[in-house]
Amino acid sequence: MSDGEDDLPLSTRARVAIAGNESDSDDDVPLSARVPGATTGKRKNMSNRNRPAHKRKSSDTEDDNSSDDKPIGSLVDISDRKSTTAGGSAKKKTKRADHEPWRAKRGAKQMWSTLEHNGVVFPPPYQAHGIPLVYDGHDVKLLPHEEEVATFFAVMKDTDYAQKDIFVKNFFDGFKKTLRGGPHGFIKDFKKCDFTKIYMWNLQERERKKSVSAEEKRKVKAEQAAAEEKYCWATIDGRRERVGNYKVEPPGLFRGRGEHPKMGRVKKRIMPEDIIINIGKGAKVPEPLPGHKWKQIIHNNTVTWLCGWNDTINTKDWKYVQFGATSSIKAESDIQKYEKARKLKLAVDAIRRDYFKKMKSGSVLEQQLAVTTYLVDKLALRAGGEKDDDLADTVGVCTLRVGHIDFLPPSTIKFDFLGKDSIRYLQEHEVDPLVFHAMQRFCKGKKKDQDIFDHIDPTKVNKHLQTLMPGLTIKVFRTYNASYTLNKLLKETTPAGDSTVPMKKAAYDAANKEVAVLCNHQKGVSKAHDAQMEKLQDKKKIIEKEIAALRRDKKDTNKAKIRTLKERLSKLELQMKMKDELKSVSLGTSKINYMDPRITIAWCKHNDVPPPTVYTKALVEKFNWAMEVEPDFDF
DNA sequence: ATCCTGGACTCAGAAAGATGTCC
DNA sequence: CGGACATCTTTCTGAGTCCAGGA
Repeated sequence: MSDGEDDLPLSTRARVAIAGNESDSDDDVPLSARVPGATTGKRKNMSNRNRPAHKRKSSDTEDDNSSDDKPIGSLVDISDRKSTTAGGSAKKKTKRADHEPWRAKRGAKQMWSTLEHNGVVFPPPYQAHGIPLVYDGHDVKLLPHEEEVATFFAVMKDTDYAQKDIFVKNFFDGFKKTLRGGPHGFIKDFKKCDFTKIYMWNLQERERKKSVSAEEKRKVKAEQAAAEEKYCWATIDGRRERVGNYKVEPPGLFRGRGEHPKMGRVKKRIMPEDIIINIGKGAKVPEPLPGHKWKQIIHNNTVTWLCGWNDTINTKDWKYVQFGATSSIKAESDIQKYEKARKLKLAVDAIRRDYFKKMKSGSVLEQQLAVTTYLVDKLALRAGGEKDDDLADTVGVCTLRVGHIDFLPPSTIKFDFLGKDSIRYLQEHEVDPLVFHAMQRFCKGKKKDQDIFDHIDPTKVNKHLQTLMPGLTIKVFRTYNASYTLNKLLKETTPAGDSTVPMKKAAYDAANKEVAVLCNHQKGVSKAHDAQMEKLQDKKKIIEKEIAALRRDKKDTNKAKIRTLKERLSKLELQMKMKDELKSVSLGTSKINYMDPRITIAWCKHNDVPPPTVYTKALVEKFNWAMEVEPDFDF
């Protein structure tokens, strides 16, 4: 493999690598140059070329060459950076925001006056196991920080990721960089690497952990919980509330969804030097790890996060520690979200009149605004912001391309595209003839990889929506659609008052399922699904045979037995039907994020169903704010 | 550019089911 | 032989994780 990575003096490289803070400079060699024909992105760059300039994102993204020296700037602690720079790197470090005094955004609202918290929990330091990598037939005992990266990969042998070329290549690039300048720099050929010994060690290790007695497991867990207890809580304006993700993500290999170009990259260990602490003035600043210091302490009371750091994969992204779902700050924004959706319910008729009018008589821009609003309204699609080429190629309504739809006259459109999380949206919808013809006009003369809605983007659509209803954005339609549908279905399908709670629950789940399908919330079909269905099928056959046998010898006493068997049979059949229908539908997402809990709670009260029947313990807590709703609440 | 919401996936533990044991 | 109970096995659930969006 040719890797011209000698752009930095060895001495500098070695120091940086050993410090575990190597730069992302493998990016200076384009992916395609390292492995021929490895560009698998379906979109590649061609569509960007065809795309109108205003829809293209940052033109000079050329992989992330430009970010080459930024990760160092943001990830290495100050003292280390100085020595690195002095060590001979010719690259200039640009001044970054972290050196400027923090300033609140213009017009930002104050979110708190006092804030206390205890910072974050770091993952435990790496414990070397000493198992060698086999290279070209010989054992190579790696240095701990090298071994750590090798182990990230070795333990993933059985996953789908490990079968993907991009994943392997990204990993190996990272691994080589880790080795470079050290005693094992000679490891340059992936084909000569054999990770089996480490893999086997890991299997044993997992067995060992599994075999620990339940008693011992409980004890360890309790001890850990006690040690972490103080990080679970923060105090905002005097209220003690739960923190959400107080644990720093451990290092590992990045697992992007779908065909993510960066999958397999090494996620570096986050250190205190990477982390900005946001806390009230005068509050006690949490202790960093011994011998370390925080990147910065700020007192920004216009935001709700407690700690933040740059993501190591997409270096311009940020990670934040925030309050938990049960906190008042989250509850308040939840309430606002659903209240906004209810306002949309009142405004939606006018909005529909508006888009039909503009479809007929507007400019092309207006027509595209009208049609996208129609799709968002009827199909609950997402916005679809423009994305860089270094992310998976997924789309929403504004980024739909000609190849994503088929026209099925007279007025049905088939959609087939990858949405958020690379989940496939494959649905056919009969649309209004006006919409059908407008979309045909937009597609006319365009190639498959060109944007259908070439005059607009989410910002424009949202600006337009604001003119129809203050605060209205595309995503509000999803909330509105989901809640409206649940509200309607529960009214229509809930069985009579004398039915059992399980029957009512079944009706609720069925309504929930409709909402999930509307929002295209899917889950992977479990690997065991087919086998499980077959097992149920066998069970069914056995019962049927038994019934047949009982029928053959016509004893009176058999009648009762047949009846119970038949009951079991119909129950089994229902179970099979539900299992198959729900195998790829995820109910949880809509329950957590889209269906107004007041609808559910009001329904519970109205039908004498205890809330824990439909909500987990965590959800009952999260939706505490909705518990006092009147039984006749109507969305 | 930043920050907050939304999303599928994972894995441990619980629940359910199957099988064994005893009376 | 059947039922109560114990134990082992499979399936389900949900809390946590960490990646992907929207604005």
